[in-house]
Amino acid sequence: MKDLVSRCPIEEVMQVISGRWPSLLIYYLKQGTKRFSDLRRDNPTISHKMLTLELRKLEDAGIVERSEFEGYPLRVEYDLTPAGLKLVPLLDALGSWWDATAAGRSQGSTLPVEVTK
Amino acid sequence: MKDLVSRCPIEEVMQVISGRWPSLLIYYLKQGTKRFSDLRRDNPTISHKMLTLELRKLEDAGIVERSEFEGYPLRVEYDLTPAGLKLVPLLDALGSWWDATAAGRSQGSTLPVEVTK
DNA sequence: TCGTGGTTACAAAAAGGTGCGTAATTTACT
DNA sequence: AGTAAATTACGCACCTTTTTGTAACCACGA
Repeated sequence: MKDLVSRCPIEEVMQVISGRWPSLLIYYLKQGTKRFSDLRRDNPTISHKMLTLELRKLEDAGIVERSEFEGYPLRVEYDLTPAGLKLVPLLDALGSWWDATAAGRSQGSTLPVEVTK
Repeated sequence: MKDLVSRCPIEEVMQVISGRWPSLLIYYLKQGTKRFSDLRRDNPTISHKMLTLELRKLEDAGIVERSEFEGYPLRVEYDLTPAGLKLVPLLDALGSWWDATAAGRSQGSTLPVEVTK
């Protein structure tokens, strides 16, 4: 994995929230504190490996906070940080944008736009 | 290549704007009309193949419009659609969010914040 | 021959899945 | 009482799948 640190903040956010899982995990975490096994139940198709990797990434990005409690069975809780909470409406805005532009996209095939000079 | 069409709009947008290139391409396209070769110059590290694939994806998503002009050396122009233009401020907001939360992130492991004697 | 905007086939790289091991304690069974 | 199994949140090794890069090819006309 290349830690290509770009000068562009948008590129950097994208490195974190890109992919299938981040938005889903944020979605479930905004419902409140979740444990590892909760998140696996919320999203049955993620593997435990992926879940740990993604959570670690979100943690490093300051979106998610991980709290480990002593004792056995080991208990770990995940929450959105204040920064993570502020991210939520931005993702929602993307979702709304997608819905709002659905009309232009709904009918699959390309319309014959022949722009001739 | 599973076209796992989800019920969640955020998941769907993410399938389109995720990855290294979409945000960059949108960034350059918001500067105005670009040709294929312009975009390759703007972003020298994208491969020929990736550029065509990503442009196609953005086109299918209704973010980018492709205009083909007949003639000599074939000329093709790319522009943001109105929907694509509306997406720009949302991406910018993500960038601002990233910058605003920069403080909470560890900036560089080289910083010896707490030295234990 | 070069440059344009593509496509295709093959190879390399990255991402992701599977299953095993780990901890200390409780419960379940013999 | 002794043993076994389950529990939680992972790490690690191995293997498969997906993505991306590389290079070659195509068409056309200057």
